[in-house]
Amino acid sequence: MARIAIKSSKPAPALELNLQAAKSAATRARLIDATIRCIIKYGYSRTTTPRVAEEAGMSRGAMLHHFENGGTLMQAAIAELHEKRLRAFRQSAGSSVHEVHTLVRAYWKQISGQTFTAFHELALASRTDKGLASILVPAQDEFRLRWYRQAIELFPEWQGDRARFDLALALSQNVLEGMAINRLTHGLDERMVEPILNDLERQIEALKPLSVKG
Amino acid sequence: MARIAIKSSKPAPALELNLQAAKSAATRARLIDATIRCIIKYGYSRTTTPRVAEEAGMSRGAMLHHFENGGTLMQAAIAELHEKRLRAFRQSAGSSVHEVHTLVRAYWKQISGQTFTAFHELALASRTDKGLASILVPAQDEFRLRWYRQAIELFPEWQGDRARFDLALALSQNVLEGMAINRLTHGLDERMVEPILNDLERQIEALKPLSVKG
DNA sequence: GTAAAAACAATCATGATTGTCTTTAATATT
DNA sequence: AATATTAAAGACAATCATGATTGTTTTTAC
Repeated sequence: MARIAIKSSKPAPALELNLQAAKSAATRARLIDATIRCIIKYGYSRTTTPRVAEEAGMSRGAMLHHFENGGTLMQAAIAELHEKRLRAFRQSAGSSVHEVHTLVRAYWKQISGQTFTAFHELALASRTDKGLASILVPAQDEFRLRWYRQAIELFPEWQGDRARFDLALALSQNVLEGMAINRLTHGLDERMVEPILNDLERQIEALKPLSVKG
Repeated sequence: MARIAIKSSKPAPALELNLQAAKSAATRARLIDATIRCIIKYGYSRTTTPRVAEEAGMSRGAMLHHFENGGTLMQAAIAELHEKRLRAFRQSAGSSVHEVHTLVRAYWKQISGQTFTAFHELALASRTDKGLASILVPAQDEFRLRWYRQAIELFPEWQGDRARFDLALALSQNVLEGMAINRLTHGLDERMVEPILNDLERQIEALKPLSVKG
């Protein structure tokens, strides 16, 4: 796929009651899903327009009818990926369970899925691709912000000691994402997953203020 | 750069006392360094043979005289990168200081350098590139094995409780690499680095057997 | 001092990817 | 039913990376 061009967002087309365009939306969704699957299968750099078209089971001409160019499609795929992440996150955090154990396992499960794989492919590619970074970084920032806010809501009594609260969050993020990425790159001993998760949980509990621990 | 072909290693050429070949070795080294710089600057997938030649300040023809094709050069670059990592590691671990604090900082400093950046570029690319994986994975395995052995040498008294020893190592690896990768991908709050490092150190100390702690 | 070998440079043909443009089929509106 | 609009497919030229080939210069060896 071509490097994503940095361009000003085009003005939204006139809002019209397009009834038959629903079918078009389905085709667009198929293309977006195919793009995400390609990122997972082939990696970002080998996610090319012919490959995506083939994965979606349609011609490249049809594909370019729905997305003016490869960059636009990638942009849409990133938006969808971001929505996926947010949905999974809401599902994890919104289950009305505030136990550390449950939350850690939920986030670990989420981060072990292919959506995270795709996101990391994009994140690393964006290190050397400014155009990609310009559309990925806002999504990353929003996700982290929501993560942080959700954590505050889940542990309101912890807010007195913000330093230890932030440490618990940062520790969780780095340990879990570190494991997930090491798993992607042949670097994780699966036998250590359980011990590490258990240790992280104990660690978080230990960081809680005394008033919350009981 | 082309995807790396999986082929049997060619038989070593007759060992001759080639005195003037030292110059050739210098040129090869220049090309290998240029390759590594390109991986860092442009990422693995955009490290192409013209770019490497330009970075090395020589023609592509000259480059292909020293390395029969792009894959061979990449292979040599990976070997050099691996050596670099091992050298830095020996320097970190061999300083006759067995304090957790010193060792954590040394590994963090090492992993914060560009050599690790290049290695992670390769590691993630190898997820979807079997040819690359076939030459990268052995290097990764060897590094981890040496890491483990070195750790055993540094803490001989800890070997009674192998489970907690392994946990301390795995924890260190995942936290530090997680931070390093998050830093690469716009995901690390630099203000949290010190607190996390300090916490990791305390964590390791807490995992030591009582007989060693004092 | 000449011959051989190596270092280096330049060009060529091939294959892949990209975006644009044209053509055909399907569908909706009048 | 006729026509206009959209979906879909295919053809096209431009760009780029690759490996191979050929030619030129420098260095080493005899």
